[in-house]
Amino acid sequence: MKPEVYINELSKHVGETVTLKGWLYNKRSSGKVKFLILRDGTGYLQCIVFKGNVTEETFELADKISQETSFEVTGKVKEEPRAIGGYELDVTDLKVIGWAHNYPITPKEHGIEFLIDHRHLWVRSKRQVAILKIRHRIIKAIRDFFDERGFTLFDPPIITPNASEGTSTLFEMEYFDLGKAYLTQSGQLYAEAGAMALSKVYTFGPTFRAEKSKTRRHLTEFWMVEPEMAFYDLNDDMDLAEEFLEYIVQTVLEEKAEELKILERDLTFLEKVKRPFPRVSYTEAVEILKKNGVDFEWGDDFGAPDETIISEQFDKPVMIHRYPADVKAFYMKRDPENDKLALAVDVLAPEGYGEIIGGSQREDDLDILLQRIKEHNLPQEYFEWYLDLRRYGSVPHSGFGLGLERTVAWICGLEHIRETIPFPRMIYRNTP
RNA sequence: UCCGCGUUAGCUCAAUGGUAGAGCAUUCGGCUGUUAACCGAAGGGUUGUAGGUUCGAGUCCUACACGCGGAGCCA
Repeated sequence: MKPEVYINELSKHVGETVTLKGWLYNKRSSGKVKFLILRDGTGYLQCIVFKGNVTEETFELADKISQETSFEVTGKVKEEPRAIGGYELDVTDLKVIGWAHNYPITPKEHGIEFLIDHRHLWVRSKRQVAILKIRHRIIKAIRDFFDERGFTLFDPPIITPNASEGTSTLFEMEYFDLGKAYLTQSGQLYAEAGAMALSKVYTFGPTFRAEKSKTRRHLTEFWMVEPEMAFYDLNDDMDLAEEFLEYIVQTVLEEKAEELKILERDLTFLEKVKRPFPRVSYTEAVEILKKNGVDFEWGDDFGAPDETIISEQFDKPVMIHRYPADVKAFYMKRDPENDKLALAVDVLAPEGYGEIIGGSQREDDLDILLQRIKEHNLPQEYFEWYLDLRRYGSVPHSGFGLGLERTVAWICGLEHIRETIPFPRMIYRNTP
């Protein structure tokens, strides 16, 4: 039943007669010759049906076969520079497996609403296939990077009893007799427990934010990878983030050139993603904004336009470190040289793609952490287990989180994050 | 939540307040090398919903629904 050969294996079968299976991507015809474009998930193949080379029934079938009809095709493989993919099939036989009548997504343009309504079919399109393959390669690069450096994958729970940073942005549910539970918005606190057991860990899974954010950079369900390392300070954390981004981008450039070409991605900025990246402090970043005519007050957090102005000053990802503690989370350690600053770092992607990494050195002192929890009005009883990490052999430690979909959007050069995940979940859409 | 724009054929879009059209898709016909092929023909409409102004509304007004873009917040 399974296909004898896939399109990406054809170079090994030139001159042979083979049978392939797939779907009709497009069709052109010129009287007594039909050009059927087969797609099978590995590539695209032009199948030539000459009237003289096949039976009357087969030629008639080639005339009737419609877009996205699944079929089996037999023919002789030949090299053909004029054809997509460089190979062509001289068809001798054709069998329809499942008809497709009036496939809604035509080869012409469509609006975004229509495409998202048909996301289950849209994923068959050439661009979407290319994006999904790059997403997969990025995920593999992420796992390879940590696995090769002695990290252990440490899976955090998806259902959690408490918020890591306030409850307004959480998806809530009833959890049997135990009251409310929530979908996780970060695995970080659990990763810290893992780092105390395994020294270097990473979590990688879906996270959820019920924020009413309606922008090209937000999903309510997205994937995040979060490494957490015992005995790392903020500088070690930044070194790792830098090496990590370079590895992901250079791996995709090497191995997914074909897909990037389908997306018509300009590679000049991606090729420059090599260490070292510029590192500027928050205070220096504020100076950059002021020099560019922005009315900005020290102590505020950067907005999207501010981030764009800062990242436009550089041609690589920028690391901004030491933010005002007031705009950052309770678990971040204060700078010993300036109590107003948190040992935090954000990494901004170039070309206006904004924040893709947020990280910090964590507060490792029990008494200070207790005080922060009080200052943020967080319920201490939910954090007792987390405080235990400081009661029993606390060590300096650091970590960061990388948003997978933002990274995919950046590397693929996409306008909107919704194309980076098979079925995007957004504030006004949870179907299909 | 706030600001702005939009909703017309299956899809993408036209249409000074005066007979709702085109391209693609579909169906039929033509073409032996097409590259979102091309050429010819046909079918296809409760103009988002509910009101209002007008001799006359796709077009103007009001409300609502849905969508898109942006802001805030964040990865």
